Amino acid sequence: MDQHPLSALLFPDISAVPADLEGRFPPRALADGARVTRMAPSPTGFMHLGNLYGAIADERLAHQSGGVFYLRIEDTDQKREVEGGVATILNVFGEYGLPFDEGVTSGGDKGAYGPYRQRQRREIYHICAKHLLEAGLAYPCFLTEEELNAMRETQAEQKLDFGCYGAFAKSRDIPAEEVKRRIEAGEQYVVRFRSSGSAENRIKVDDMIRGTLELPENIQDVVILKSDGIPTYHFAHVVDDHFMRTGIVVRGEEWLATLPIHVQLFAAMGWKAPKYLHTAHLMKMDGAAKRKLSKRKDPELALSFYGEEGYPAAAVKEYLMMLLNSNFEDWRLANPALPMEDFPFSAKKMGTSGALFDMAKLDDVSRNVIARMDADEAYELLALWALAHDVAFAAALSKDPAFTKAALAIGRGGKKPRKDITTWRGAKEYLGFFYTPYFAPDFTLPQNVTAEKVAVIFDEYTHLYNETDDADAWFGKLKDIAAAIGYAADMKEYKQSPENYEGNVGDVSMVVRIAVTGRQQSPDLREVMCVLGKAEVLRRLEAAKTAAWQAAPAQ
RNA sequence: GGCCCAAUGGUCAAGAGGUUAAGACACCACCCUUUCACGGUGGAAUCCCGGGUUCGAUUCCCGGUUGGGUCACCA
Repeated sequence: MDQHPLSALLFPDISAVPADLEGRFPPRALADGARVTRMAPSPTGFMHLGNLYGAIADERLAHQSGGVFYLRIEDTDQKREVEGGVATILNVFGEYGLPFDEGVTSGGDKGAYGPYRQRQRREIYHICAKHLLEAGLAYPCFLTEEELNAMRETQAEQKLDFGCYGAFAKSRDIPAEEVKRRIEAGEQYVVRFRSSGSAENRIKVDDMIRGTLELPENIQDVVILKSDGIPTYHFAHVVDDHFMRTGIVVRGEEWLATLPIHVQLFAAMGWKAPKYLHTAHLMKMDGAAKRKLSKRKDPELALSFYGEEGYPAAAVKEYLMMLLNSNFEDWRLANPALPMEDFPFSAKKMGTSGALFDMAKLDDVSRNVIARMDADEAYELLALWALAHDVAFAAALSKDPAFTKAALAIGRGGKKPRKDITTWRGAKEYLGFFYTPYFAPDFTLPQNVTAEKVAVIFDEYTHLYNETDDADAWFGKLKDIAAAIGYAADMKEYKQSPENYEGNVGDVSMVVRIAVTGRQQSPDLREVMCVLGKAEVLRRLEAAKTAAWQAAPAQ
C-alpha cells in the first residue's frame, strides 16, 4: 500500500487516500451560479472591521446567489487562541446579522462538510500530506530554528530571497534511512512541500476584482505540517477549501503575496483552485500618512469599540457596505426603508485600493440609521446598550419605558426626522435632561434677557401654563408674555424693526426652555413639556424662578 | 532590499479616449425655523509626475514617485 519508504513512518495511522475524501465530501448539489463562501477566522477573541468587511461580501455573494455561507474556525495556532474566542465570533456574527448556513455553531457543528474546526481535521490533512509525500512532493525537514535564522542571515548578506528553497532546502534529499534514524531518535521535524517552481517562471491568476494577476511562481518549500502535525494556513486553506467545496475565497490583500503557494499546492493535489477575491485593506490617517488599521495602535479597528461607543450594528454594516460597493449609498438614499439585503451587491463594484475608515462618515450613517428607527426599536437598542455600558443610565431609561419611548418619539418619523442621536452613548447627552439625575440646568441668561425679565416671565408663565394646550394656544401664551414685557410677539415684525423691541417671543421661549430642559438647545419645547408632564414641568419652572441666573460670559 | 498591490477634491468615490469630471460625508455662506436638529439653495475643493501611442490621454502603454502589503513551524 505505502509506496514511499517514509509513508508508514510519518503517517502510521493513515490508510485512507484523497480519493476517499472525494467520496466523503462530494461536490455540492447547488443550482448553477450558486456560490459557496466562507468566513474563516482565528479564535483570537479579537474581531475587527476587516473581518466584518470581508464577511459582508462573503454573505452577500453566497446568499444573493442562493449558495452557502459557512463558518470555519482556523485554530491551527494554539498560541494565539483565547478562551471564548469562538463564542466571540459567533456573537459578533449574530449581532451583525450575518447568518451562517453551515459550520461551527453554538450548538456544535452543522453541515456535511465538517468538522469545521481545523484542529479536528488532522486526519484529513494527514491523508493529503501523505499523498504528497508519496508523490515525492513533500518531505520531512529537520532544520532547526537556529539553522533557519542562520540561513536568513546568509541570504540577507548575499541579497538573496529569503526562505527555504533550492540549495537552502537542506533536508530535501536526506536518504530515507537517515530520516528514519533521526525520527526514531526523536528528532523534531516539519513536513515541507517540495516546490517545483522556478524563479524565472511567472504564473497568471484571476482575481474577481483585480483581474488577471501576473505573479512569480512559488519556489519556496513551505511548511505544510508543523512539528505538532497541525497544518499551516497554506495547507489548511487548500485542503479545506477544496473539500468544503468553497467557490469563492474572499480574503484580505495581504494574501496576495502567498497566492502562488496556494496555486501550486492546488495543482500538486490535482485540484481546481477556487475563485479568489482579495479585498483592499481598511486604512486610517496617522498624522499625514495613510496606513493599515493596526490592532495594536487603533482601538477603532476592534468591533467591540463600536459596541462600546453605541453605534448600532446596522450602522457599522451599512457604512462597510458603502465602502464595499460605493453605489450602495445612492441606493440607500433612494430606498430608505428597504432591508440592506435587497441591494444588488456586486463583486465587480468592489474597490481595489485601501479606503480610509472615516469616523465622520460613520457618524452620519449612524445618525441616519437611528433616525429611521421607530421609538420602540430605538428604545430597545438604547436600553440594551445602556444595560451593558451605563447601568445607572439604563435604570433611568427603563424605570418608565413608556416615558422614555415618548421622549424618543419627539421629532421621530415623517419625512424629515430629527437626527440628534449618533450613538447610544451620545443619546445620554441628548436625552439626559428628561431624567432627574441627569437634569443639570445651566441658568445662564440668554440674549436680550435680564434677571428682572426672567422673574416676570416665570411669575406669569407658572400661572398660564396648561398642559392640555395645543401648539397654537401654547405658543400664544408665550406671545402674551412677550407683549407684556415689551418684547415682540411676532417674529416677522421683530425682524423688520428689532430696534422697537427689547427682545422677542423667541427670547421668552428660550427662558422657558432653559428652565425645562436646562439648556439652550432642545427638541420641540411643547412636546418636551408634554412628555415630562405637568407636575415635573411646574417643579422645574419653580426651581428656575428661584435660581440665580448668571449673565452670559463676555464673548 | 526582493516581490506584489494601489493612486480622481480633506474623506469615500462615479466615470469615459473628446464630459460644465456625478453623488455622499466634512467644511463655508445664505434661506427656513421660538432654540437645536431636520430640510433647502449656493460655494470652495480633485484626475501624483515624466515619457510614449493618438488629431486628442485624467482614461491605454512604459518608467518614476508616493503610499500600502508581504517575505514565520501567525493567520
